[in-house]
Amino acid sequence: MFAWWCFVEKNDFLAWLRSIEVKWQEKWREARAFEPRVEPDKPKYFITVPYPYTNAPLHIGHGRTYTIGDIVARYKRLRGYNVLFPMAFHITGTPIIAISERIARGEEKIINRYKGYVSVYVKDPVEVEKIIESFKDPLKLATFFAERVHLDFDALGYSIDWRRKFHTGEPVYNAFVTWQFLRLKEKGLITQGDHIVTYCLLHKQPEGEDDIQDADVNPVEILEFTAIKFKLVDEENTYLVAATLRPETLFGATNLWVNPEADYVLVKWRGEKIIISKEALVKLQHQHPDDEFKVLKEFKGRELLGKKCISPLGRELYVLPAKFVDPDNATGVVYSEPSDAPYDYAALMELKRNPEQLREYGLDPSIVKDIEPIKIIEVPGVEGHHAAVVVEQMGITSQYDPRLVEATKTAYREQYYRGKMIVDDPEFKGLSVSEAKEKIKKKLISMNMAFIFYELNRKAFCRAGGKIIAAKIKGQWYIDYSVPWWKEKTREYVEKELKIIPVKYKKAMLDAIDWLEKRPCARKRGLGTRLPFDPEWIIESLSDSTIYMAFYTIIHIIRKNNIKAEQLKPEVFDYVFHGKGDPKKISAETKIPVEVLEEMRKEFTYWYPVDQRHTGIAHISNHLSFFVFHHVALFPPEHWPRMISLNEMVIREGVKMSKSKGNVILLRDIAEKYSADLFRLYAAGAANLDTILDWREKEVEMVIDNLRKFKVLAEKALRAECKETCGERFIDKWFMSRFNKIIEEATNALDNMEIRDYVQNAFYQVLSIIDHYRERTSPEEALCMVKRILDKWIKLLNPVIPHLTEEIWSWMNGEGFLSLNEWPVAKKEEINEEVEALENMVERLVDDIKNVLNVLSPKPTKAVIIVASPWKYEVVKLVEQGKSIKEIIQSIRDKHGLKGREKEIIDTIQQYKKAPLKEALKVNPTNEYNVLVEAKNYIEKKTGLEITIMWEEEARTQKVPRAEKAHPLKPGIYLH
RNA sequence: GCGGGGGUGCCCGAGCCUGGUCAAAGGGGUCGGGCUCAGGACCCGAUGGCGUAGGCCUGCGUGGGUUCAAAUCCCACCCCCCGCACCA
Repeated sequence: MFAWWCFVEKNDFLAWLRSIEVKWQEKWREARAFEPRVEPDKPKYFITVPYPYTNAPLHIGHGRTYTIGDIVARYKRLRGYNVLFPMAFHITGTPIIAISERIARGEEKIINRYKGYVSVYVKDPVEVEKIIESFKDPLKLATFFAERVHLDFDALGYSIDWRRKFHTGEPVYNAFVTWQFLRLKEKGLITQGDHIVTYCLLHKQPEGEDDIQDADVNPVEILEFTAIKFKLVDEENTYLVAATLRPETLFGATNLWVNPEADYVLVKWRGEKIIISKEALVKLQHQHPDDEFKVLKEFKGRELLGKKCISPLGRELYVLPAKFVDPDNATGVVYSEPSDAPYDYAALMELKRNPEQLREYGLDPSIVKDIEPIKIIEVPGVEGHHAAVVVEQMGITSQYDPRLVEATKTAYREQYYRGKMIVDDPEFKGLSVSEAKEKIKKKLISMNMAFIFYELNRKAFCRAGGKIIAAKIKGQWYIDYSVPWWKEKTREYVEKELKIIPVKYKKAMLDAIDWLEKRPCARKRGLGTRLPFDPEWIIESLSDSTIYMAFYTIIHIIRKNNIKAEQLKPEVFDYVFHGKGDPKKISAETKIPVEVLEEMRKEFTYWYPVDQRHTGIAHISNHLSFFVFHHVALFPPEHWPRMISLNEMVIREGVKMSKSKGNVILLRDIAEKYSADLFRLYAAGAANLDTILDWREKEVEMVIDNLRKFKVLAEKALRAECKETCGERFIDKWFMSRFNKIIEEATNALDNMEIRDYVQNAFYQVLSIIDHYRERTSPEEALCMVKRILDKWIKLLNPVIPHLTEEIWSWMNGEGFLSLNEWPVAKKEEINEEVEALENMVERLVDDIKNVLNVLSPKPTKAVIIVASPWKYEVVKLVEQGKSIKEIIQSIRDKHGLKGREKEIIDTIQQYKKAPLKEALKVNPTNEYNVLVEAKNYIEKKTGLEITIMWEEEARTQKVPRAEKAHPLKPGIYLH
């Protein structure tokens, strides 16, 4: 019953939190609190987080990133910066279109998924149906989710300037991207060429992951086979083409395999006749779209059996049957290398065991007798033929055994990384397998004995069932990130100037920049902007999102003045971003008033560059690299981005969130079931930026309790009746010292993007010093202390829990929005190292007493605490000054009349050297005595002993044992 | 493979860059206590081992090394995670 009651109480609190969150969000919106104007005298801070792709609701993983962005925005605002934190929506690319088409096609699975997504926001099922229906228009789908995500962001309290929102399908945005691509082209950064892609035979167009069945879970890769030509002995200019991923094994080829039941073709191509499978021909044609292929003959594989071929190395090989050969994989012909390839070994052995099989095909069984594996690769630790070893170890006897896949994997891996070629050919002898592979491939191709054949790593079909193959498309447009001046400039900037947090990702960023080469930047499908110089193509989604932060600075002006896309000619952007051209002339051409042009220019030059871009680590090798690259290409150095900050992803209860697992927590759930401040506090405080955040319900519950504790504390503190002259005891000073230090630490943490540290300090540490203070004093006094610091405390917490602190600020009758107030400054004069040292001493003392109490029996009931004689403090100081033992003894003895007690001086020195309590240097002995007197009740409470406090000299005269064990900041204790 | 990150106490997780004050923060869990309530709120304590005086021993993936001193620096090994492209 109580459990139930508590549960309700917790939910009530959350409901209350949500209610004040909505209230403050409305107030901020009404007051346009986060819509900054250009204020030339005020320092600006321009922070951006990448706009979301709006094909589905966002989840807490996204929320983590945006929340961190907002915390920084709010912090900088409190620090007196004019902060611009804008947001827009990304709809460019194929996924939205793909979804739209699948809905239109009536695909049950996707419709249900989207019904689920829509019902997150729309409760009425009839309405949901209507909306799903509207999704047949991709733009409707995109804008639906864009609008919802906007609401979700508001519900999390993000301090976004929404006047500047747009989506990437808008004509005005297209005009901006058009400008960008024209200028990139002029700079020679855009090239055209051939490209191998996944291609759909049904739709006769390239189709990527979004269009291929299960490609999201089981990715489709394009593999590069080496297709090697084996000349048929009895035929003129005719080759059997065997494809392999391991051309170096050609040295050990013993025969060729074809599938007797499969269809093969004899094709005239490039003046030669080649034999490949029927399926392979289609692929080859698509990989050489300009070539002519003439099919001379079609026949079954069995017709090839028993024929002899000559390998490029000159060896004569028989063509033999093997049913494991898949005609729909590469050329449908393979050569056999039974020494290293488990499949080949298994098939060969099977054939040797059942030579009658050969008779079926009219072959003489004796031909297999002579075929033996040829060892060409030596792998340390492997005796004999590697394939034989593996196959026999696993007890595989048939070429159909599925374990051969695994066997192949292990054998190949070992060969590839550890294997050495032991062939006779001096050119290859001794090479590692990986070296030999590349070398022979090149050689064979240059000899015209081989060509590259592209094949997929698995069978793949488009969502409509069309077969996917690897094909070459011509005239693909690229952005060429390998252009030397561009790469060098970008690299240098990133290396020397760009700040990257956490720093450990700088290397990753530099590597990505080095590694980037040509990247296809347009496709024939999808939403987005057309390439201005080749409008058949649509600019691909990552390429149109590299410098759009510049667009934030002017979009609201474009809207305010109702400027149309047609007016946004490239010259407009040249002027706004570069000050190039004559505004009057541009105005005349575009009908955009000169003042508006100038306003845009002013806005851009005020806000640019981007001071900070914050996003997920996953973006380093693509978006973030492009972001820097494009700025370097299109803007002068003073407008290049200043800082990139990154955070890791979010998982839930130790496992990745995914649609299929159904364990995704959406941002909408935060707004409806949890609370914005709760999420913010948790997301920011539970893990460092570079650590994966594990959302654990149990811990979230704890955070709820802590938030509630905070709220109750504030409430009670404000109601508390306190004397103005709140005490100046040691413990009060201690509290203020700690609190001021926390302000300093929290500030430092935020300045260094150590968000978790900030939360730990500003929230948890403060709660913990309040607890300690309460224990040392009383609940009432603790409340008064909270009252004293409350306004600073809520300011400190405002960036992370803006709603609750805003609410408390209103209870305090604070003026204006707390969110627009000032960041608290630590009072240096209240930081008191001596007092902190003394409090540490008290804590240590309590620990020590308990420790001793632990060992003693029978249990004592009283304790004497003995404060070291003041001369011992002097000893400590002299030791620190580096005085010799002799000197110290002399001066202390003379000064304090300790003749005959030199041994004690030495003990003191030794004790200090053994365990130097440097804090003792900051402490006045009288204060040590006094603080103990002040803490007497506390110590009694903690230890359950009756406490007496004495100076060492007094204890000595009273013959209290162990009195001489008192040392500075380590009082002697005697329990009895 | 190439490139990057990481392995810490029952669990999660800080610390490691800038060696000592680290048996190692903070959570969680467990056990015990308090709160005029047989409370999954809150507060306090215990939670590697040993110990009749505040101490000792073991310990931060494994094995070596540097050092007066190593979770922290160096080397080797084992294991885990991520990216490798045209996909947002």
